[in-house]
Amino acid sequence: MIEKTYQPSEVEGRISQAWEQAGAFKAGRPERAQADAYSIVIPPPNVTGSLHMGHALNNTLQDVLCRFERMRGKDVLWQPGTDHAGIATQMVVERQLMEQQQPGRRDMGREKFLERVWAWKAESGGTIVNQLKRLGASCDWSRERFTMDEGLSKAVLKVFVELYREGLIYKDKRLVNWDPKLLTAISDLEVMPVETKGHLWHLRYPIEGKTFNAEDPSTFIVVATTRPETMLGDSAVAVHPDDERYKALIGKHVILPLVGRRIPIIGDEYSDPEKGSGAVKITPAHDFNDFEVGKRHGLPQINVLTIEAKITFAENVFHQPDQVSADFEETKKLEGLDRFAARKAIVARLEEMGLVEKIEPHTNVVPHGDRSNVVIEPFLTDQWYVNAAELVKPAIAMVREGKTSFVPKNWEATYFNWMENIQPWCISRQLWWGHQIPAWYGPDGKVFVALSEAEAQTEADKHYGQTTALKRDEDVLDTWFSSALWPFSTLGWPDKTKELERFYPTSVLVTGFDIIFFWVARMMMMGLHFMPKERPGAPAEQIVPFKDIYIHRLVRDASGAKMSKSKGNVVDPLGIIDEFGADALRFTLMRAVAPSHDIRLGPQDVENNRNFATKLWNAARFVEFNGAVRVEGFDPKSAKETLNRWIAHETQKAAAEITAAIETYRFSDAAGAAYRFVWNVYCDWYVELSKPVLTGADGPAKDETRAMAAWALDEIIKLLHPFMPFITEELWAVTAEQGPKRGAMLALSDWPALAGLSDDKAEAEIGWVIDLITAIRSIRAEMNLNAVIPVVLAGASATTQDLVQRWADVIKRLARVSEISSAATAPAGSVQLVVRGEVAALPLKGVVDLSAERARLAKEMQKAEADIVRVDAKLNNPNFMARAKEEVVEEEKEKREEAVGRKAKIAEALERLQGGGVTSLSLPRNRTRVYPSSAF
RNA sequence: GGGCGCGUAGCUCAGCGGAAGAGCACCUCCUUGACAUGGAGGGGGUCACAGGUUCGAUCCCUGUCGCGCCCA
Repeated sequence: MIEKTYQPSEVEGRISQAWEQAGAFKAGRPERAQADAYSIVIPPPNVTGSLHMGHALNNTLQDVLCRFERMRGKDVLWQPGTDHAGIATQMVVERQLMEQQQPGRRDMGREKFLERVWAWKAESGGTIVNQLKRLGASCDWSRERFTMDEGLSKAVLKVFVELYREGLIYKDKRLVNWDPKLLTAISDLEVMPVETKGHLWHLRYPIEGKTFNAEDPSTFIVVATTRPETMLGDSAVAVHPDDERYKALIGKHVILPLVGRRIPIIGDEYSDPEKGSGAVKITPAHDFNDFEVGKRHGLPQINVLTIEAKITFAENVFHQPDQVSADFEETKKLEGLDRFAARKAIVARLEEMGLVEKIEPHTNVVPHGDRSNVVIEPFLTDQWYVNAAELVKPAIAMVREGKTSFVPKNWEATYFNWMENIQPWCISRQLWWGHQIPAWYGPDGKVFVALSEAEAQTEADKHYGQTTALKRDEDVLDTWFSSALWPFSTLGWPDKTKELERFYPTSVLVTGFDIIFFWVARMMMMGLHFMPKERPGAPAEQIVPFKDIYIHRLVRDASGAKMSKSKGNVVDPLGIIDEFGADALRFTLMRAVAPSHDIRLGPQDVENNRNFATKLWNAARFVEFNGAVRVEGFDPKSAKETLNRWIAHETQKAAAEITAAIETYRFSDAAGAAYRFVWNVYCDWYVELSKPVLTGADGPAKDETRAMAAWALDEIIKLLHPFMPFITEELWAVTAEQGPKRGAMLALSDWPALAGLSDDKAEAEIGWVIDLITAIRSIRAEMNLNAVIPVVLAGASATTQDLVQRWADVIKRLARVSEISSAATAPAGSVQLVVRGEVAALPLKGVVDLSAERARLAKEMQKAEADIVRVDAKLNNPNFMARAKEEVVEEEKEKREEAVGRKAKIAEALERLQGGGVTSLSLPRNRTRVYPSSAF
């Protein structure tokens, strides 16, 4: 018995449990051992995360694919798991410590702190997983992994060590993006450029050997800078070698103000004569460009900042006593001052000394940390790097060769653009939470990289010739390092598991465009490097980690704004699920997803789709009320009733459309087709047209209609399941109470594979009935006719007369018609309808307002004439006749014929209207074919 | 500066070479025996602008103007 109303909140939890108990989502089901494998790895959400709309979209897409392929009989693995999210998680726990007024991370010590993080993970790390389950995600939850669990850590170790041994991982001292708040290096990708209003300071650097005189430009050179505080670390001034203004100064020196250091004026093309003063200060330790200039000219790198971005002179070793200016004692007082305070102080002093020529307002792009949101400092440190430029080569080639395809394709341009300009990937982080780098140092700094401490020790002992104490590298790896291994590490690599054998490479990756670089690109690199297919007697074949990459875009709020906590416009998917149900949310997202647009999501949209779920529910109730129970072995091909043959025909068409759309990742087309089929075909017409039979006398027709109604509903439930898994699974269960037993849960049942149900005759007949009803309804509404009216078929063929009698019941009820009769010609004073070539007349003499009808006919007449003129223009054009395709010319001729016929009918109707109250109306073109399938 | 994308009905978006589409919103009517979370009908668009290619352009090309995003 189907409940009166569908309550998602009551049903969804129960269905989830049922799936879990049945192990419905388990990969490697024995009965599917021979089936094709289908696999997707989930983009692992951060353990700290909670479900947001982006997750909801991303995971619904994957779930649709997995449920679809599972129903198609494949052995599906949707591999779930979470990411340890180094910085994010460490921040969460540190904040918690602070809130609870407990000792901070450093006071606690590394080991205890990590214990604390694990405890936090045990307690709170499952949140996001439970939320994904509420969404309906059909992951194989028994295989859930975590980027820091034992197996994945083993994979990380192996990859690090092997890449190191191949020379693809190395340690280097160079500038990194340093986060002075989190006190760690970060990768280029974690740096967000923020346009900031600032200033451009023009500073005068006195030229050596001249007495500085603010009035005499020959005694100084002006450099322009946005970061005056870094001048303490300047080691040169650069001018363009061809710049006539400065050419003569190249090779001379300036005395760095406040410090007294003697630094050279060099010629380098980096200096842009158009910008600022044309001369720039060079600070190799604090600017990426200056670093390169410094390397070209062999300049010292003088770091003047601490890790917290405070002024230090500790490394300022270039103060020979004879170079120290009298000012330096004063300058030294800046030690320990924050960079921005130091900037003010330095500018103030320079101004006092007359060394500031001018200050211009200037907008520039300042790098900020995406986590800490503080200004990132280019900072000279030792870090570990991956030689990405090398690893990227096959990753580019595979996409070029089409081994992996982006959907939509245009993302390939973005991918290539980045991959071809890739920089070394800085993978070390000065954090505690993460995979500690497997590198140990001897007393002399010699590094030993190994899979274990013992192995490193052995190597070291051999190297030193005696047992030597080693110290492990304190740093951990970038979180994305382990994520890059996700497609194979989750399947058990480096062990040779049967899962790897069966489910790798994966079928498709579904992800947002924002992590193409962070994640997709790196999985390509690592996957190609570590997962080649061995071929005995031949070079190993390169295997891509996924065949397709489906890229989706953002979910925005109803007004198109990006959802963000600070704006307060975040729509919580769980709140939506509570209110409308997971199915409504999922269906809304699937109907709206478009490759080239972000999704705008408003509550109204979700409500509409909740209404769709209700509609489906009520259709099922109707079927049940009418005793339409599934019949064992029912074959829709055997149906005799035209109506039943018609719905079978339509069901096959809808199934084909939905299947083709999902196969090609056109999710909104698939959802839209399902929506229209259920609502506009099954509910609006099949249910309505079947009522006379279902409520009529018992007999074979009624039996067949019951069986067909139940069969078609069953197909609908299957077709909708990938999109709306809960309500469909519930209906599957409820409808199983009667009729033959179900073999399996819906999630494991067969996807409709319909054939041989196409029936043009049935389509023509039912289509005609539908068009007739629609046409009559249209007239009624337009003429404001509430009364029940009669219909007369004018000059109809015997077949049509026969047909209309067969459908008389339905026509009477749905079009509110009193009786249907036939006559040779339309009775006087009737409105004429042309329905698929047949004329139906409504005798309405004295009932309708004829002036309104006259106006309408005049308008129709204009339209018909315009159509004829337009077609004639084509047909009279010799070029068109000569060059257009034959079938196009044919079509135009048919159009002309149709329009001419229509015009004649309208003229006739108008004439009769003038003559004495006889109204004749030709149905406007766009209404003559209200139903064929294209309308649905 | 380089790249990608978008300007189609009031709103959100399909269509991408042969007569302008959907959903929502809006207006009118309907307590018809699954559903008012419903049913029926209707109005509404020089497809951003300007050139070009074509027998024919919302659709292809070029440019202009707006609006996003990514990279430097």
